[in-house]
Amino acid sequence: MMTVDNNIRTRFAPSPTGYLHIGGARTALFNWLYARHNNGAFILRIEDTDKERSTAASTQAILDSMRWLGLDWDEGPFFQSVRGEIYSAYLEKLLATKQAYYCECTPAQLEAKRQEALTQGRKPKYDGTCREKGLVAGAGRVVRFRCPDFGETVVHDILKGNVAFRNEELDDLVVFRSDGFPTYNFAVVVDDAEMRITHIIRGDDHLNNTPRQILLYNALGLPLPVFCHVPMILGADKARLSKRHGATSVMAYQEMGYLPQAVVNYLVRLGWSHQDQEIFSLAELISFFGLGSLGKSAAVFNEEKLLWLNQHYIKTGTVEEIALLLKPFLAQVGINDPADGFLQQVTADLLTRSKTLIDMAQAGMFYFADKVAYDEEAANKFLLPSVGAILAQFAQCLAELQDYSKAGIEQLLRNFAADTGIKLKDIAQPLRVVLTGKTVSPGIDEVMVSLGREKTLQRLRDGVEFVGAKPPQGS
RNA sequence: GUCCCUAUCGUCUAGAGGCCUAGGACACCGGCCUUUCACGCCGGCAGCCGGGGUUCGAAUCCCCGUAGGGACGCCA
Repeated sequence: MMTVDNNIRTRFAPSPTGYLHIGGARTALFNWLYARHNNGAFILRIEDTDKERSTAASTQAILDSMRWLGLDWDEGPFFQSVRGEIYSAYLEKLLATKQAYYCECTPAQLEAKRQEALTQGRKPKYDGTCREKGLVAGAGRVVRFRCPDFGETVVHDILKGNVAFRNEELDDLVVFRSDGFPTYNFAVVVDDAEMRITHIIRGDDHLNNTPRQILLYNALGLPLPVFCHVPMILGADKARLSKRHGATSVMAYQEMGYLPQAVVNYLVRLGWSHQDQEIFSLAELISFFGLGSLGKSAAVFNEEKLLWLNQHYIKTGTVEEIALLLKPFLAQVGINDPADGFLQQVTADLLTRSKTLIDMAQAGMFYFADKVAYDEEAANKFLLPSVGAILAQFAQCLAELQDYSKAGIEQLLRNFAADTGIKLKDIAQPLRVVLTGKTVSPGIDEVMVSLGREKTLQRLRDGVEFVGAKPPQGS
């Protein structure tokens, strides 16, 4: 199918040196949404020119994370590591026009100069040692771009406005390393041009790189894309988000029992808004998203709000969908291959009481137990010798109940309370402990329905036995 | 140190000069509902960084401070 579009092309270009983190995911999301909104194309490019740090495992993790979030790409993934000829061709242009030159300074020399500059309070930048040496290619030599000494380069950023940099602030950056691989600033320019990227949406930590890239575009005679530098995501201490702020990888959130919709919804609202709306379906996001409603200031990552959204998507999800997602989390607590019908009953009971799928699995364990393990405090408080007779009597009524349904059980509970003169709440808690082992659970009527009459009666018998076997206390 | 960006409740944000007595959401605190816990509903707390301008009028525009962030690699 041919897409009729205005040729908007965006890209996400992570380096495979680690997992996809929250910040990268948001950048990917913004690019994806912008492409989808405009019926354009979203391209995935893996920037693996650093062969020291790039790993296949990281690439895999990034692709998995993208898929989990639902961010599908139209082209790629392209790998820069296999595009060497392309970069070399562009490099030749630079060399041929003397806009680049070979440099034989060693990393150690450069580092020493950098330190010296820093201690003297100067801006550390390449001093141009090899600029006029007229060196040719050779072992250990890099290629540097000849940056103009005067004038200024203005970045026309759709979000930040026009940002001017004096060219003297820039220096002769390395475009090709001694290992024959291009550096980021060079490869990114070549690829964005080659891939006809129209809009570059990326973190504003790249804003300072942009004038250099613009100089490269110009030197190569390539058309400029539209730039949009979005603010970063910070940790609670307002420092750049990192591992020490807790989980930062997308997959960690999957493992912690978050739903991808929740993560997407949370991330999109970090730096973007649509009036007062908080909850967005994917279709709404695609339809509403625009660069004009992006914010300019950095956002602090707040897991509380993510948790709220996760809870929202759990409780508004369909039982079938959530049950399916819950399965692997149940397996983690030792519950394998639950019967579909039963699993769905359990899921339905827990839907409004779970913030994460892990919460849900833990809260739901008791349903699957052969014998309920009583929480010690709960048992001490509610499974007193005096409740044995009541439980036995209630079991009898339950066994004879005609309408074994939530409504029927609720009615029975009320009648039972009225008949015995015991307050409903005084019956409910012991019952709850006997059925679930805990003082906190879904409604006991719901639990009884989900468990079914047989299991429920078994648990009541176990409870009566437990209470009876208890040594008399305090006499 | 130099350059760049940013600045509304604790947090995410609405706000494009009068509609602002600054709105929503999370969190928090009350209350209602109730067989526990949730859900739901109702209510509350809390903010325009500071100082100068411009203007009849500024959260909104300008300048200066201040604070936070980012960049300064043969990382991306």
